[in-house]
Amino acid sequence: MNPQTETRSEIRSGIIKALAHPSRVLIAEALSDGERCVQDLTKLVGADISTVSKHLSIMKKSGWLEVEKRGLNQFYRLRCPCLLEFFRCVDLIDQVRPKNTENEGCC
Amino acid sequence: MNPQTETRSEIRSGIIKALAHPSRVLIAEALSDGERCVQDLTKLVGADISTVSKHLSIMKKSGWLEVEKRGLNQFYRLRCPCLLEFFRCVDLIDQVRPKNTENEGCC
DNA sequence: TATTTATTTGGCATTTATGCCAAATAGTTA
DNA sequence: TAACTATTTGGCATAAATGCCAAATAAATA
Repeated sequence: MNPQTETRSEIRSGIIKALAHPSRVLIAEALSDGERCVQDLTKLVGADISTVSKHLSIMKKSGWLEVEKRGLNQFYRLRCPCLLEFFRCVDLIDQVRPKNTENEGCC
Repeated sequence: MNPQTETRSEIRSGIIKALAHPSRVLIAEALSDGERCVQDLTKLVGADISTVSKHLSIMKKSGWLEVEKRGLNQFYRLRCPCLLEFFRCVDLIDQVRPKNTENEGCC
């Protein structure tokens, strides 16, 4: 779709979708501790390096990450510290979500 | 996968994925203003009511929503007000993300 | 009880996402 | 310049998500 006609919900869901994968969450968590190069993230994730590279590309394009090249390495880092409050909300939802039995109560 | 062996990143990404769709973001935005029944949300989203019902089911299962039946209607509402800080982070990412030209700077 | 209204579920076709391999690219070092 | 290291890209097979229609459920009302 033409990016100029993107609605707000499309923009928001696109950014959210860029973190909607276990490996990408793992990467984001690691980077909240500081920048990492692709091979380090590859060890962490445990997938093919080309797969990890594509995950990083998705996260960069969406705005979550930026990258800096130094020598042979590409160092990825978070663009914004707001990830912490983002995960804080996610973890609150985890606490109230229905597990085995129906769960009531709110955060 | 066995839910008991889910890792933290799998749990988090599952919750995030439940908002990783334009219609589901639209629904969440509407519900931050108060509860709504399925037909009202269907008008808002502009899809088949069965499609909207399935979106709501995904959001409920993940923990974002709860539902209460009154008469013929099912009223859905947000389980947690943290959605606001969640979107706040998403919108910050939107501001720093690369658009046409490479975008630098952070929030 | 039959009908109407609101919602959910099953099924299926289509689209999108994922992950690996192989090959290409880019910078470093011998 | 050749060989090496790190990363990205293209291609493709497989898995997951999406959306509609039709049918099933459930509660209210005639």
